[in-house]
Amino acid sequence: METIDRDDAEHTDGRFARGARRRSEIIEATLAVVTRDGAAGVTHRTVAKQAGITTSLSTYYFTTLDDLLVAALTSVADVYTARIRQIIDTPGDKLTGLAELIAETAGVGRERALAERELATLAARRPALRPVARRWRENVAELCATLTDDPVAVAGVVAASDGLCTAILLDNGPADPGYLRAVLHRALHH
Amino acid sequence: METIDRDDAEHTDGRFARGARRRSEIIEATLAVVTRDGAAGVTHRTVAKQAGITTSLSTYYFTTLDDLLVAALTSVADVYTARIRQIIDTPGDKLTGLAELIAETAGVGRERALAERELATLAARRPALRPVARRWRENVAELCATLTDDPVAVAGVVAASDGLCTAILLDNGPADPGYLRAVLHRALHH
DNA sequence: TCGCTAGTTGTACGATGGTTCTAATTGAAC
DNA sequence: GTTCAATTAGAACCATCGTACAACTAGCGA
Repeated sequence: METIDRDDAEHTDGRFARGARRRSEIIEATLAVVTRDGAAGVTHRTVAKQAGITTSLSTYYFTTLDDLLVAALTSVADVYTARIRQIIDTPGDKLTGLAELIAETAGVGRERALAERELATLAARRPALRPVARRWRENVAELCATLTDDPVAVAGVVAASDGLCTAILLDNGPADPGYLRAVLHRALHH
Repeated sequence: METIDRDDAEHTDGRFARGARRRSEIIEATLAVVTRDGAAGVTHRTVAKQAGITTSLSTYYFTTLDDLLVAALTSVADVYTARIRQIIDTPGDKLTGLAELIAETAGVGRERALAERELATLAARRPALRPVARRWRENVAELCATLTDDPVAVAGVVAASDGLCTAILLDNGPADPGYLRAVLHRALHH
């Protein structure tokens, strides 16, 4: 997505730009592998095959497997961050927006959410990754802060959002945004 | 913990009893490995080394790695089930009991909770494991059902319990049972 | 005592994976 | 055009892993 630290948007194509594109292609392929086979299925070889490149090219861009997983987790967290920020910045019922975002977990967003969760579990063992994994919660908290002043209420909604996602992933059924909103609303207002 | 389906508590020692003991020793070793290196670190060899036995003995009791992981997840879920059931059956403030159980996640129970979470993530990709992974939520729901009739409130507390555990694991700091109880209490009562 | 089976060991085969290395190719700068 | 670093390909090394297998030990029932 972004250019590497090499130069500043001087070349839109060419060596450096292609390198940056490759990099994001590899991250995308990594997420596809995580989606299909889980984090355990991520190897330089499987990622390379998924991306249609050679194995050594994967190691060229991400020296160690860990580098690759960290980059993938960061990337997926960025997507969620953007979604939440969009809800915050959009006028209207923010709670409904949050409920719909959570409901997405059951549909199109299921695989992404699964990948995100799988990678977040990895984060528990890597202190360097914790801030990234925490971002989702902090963003939800920020959203809640626009709706109430009660810190306990904020904590409750953040925890409930997380738990609802888990429930949806485990139940594997369709999620009713209206119901989700009701639970969140109840957690928010006394 | 239990005897295998062979015979019924006829021998407290000897071949069969020792076999059952070995089995639970191996499961214990598996959880220790998950705690130390994560679920990805679980191999027949690492588990065997942790248990102080030979590799082939691990495969003797658990033919495939999957069998081993399933057994380990089931075992850890059993512990939590027992804890919750104890809270339900104990007279007194059940919400405080639940809050204290959650707070444990930050202390002595941290590694166990981490292992449980790691294994639960695995469950998302193995339908056969989902019922086991769901038990925790069902038990919390059962506990809540003794406190309220509102299904939305129950869903809120269950989700909040789960989310609070996640938060504690991520924040890696001490958890205040009183604060946890306040969040749960707020989720429960309107 | 003796056969049987659970428990146990050591070893090995085939496969996979992380990582490294070398050589080729290509685009950018001059 | 020449030079140089970024990029790509191909192969290989070495470790580990899942699993299988044959042999050996010892408790259990008769």
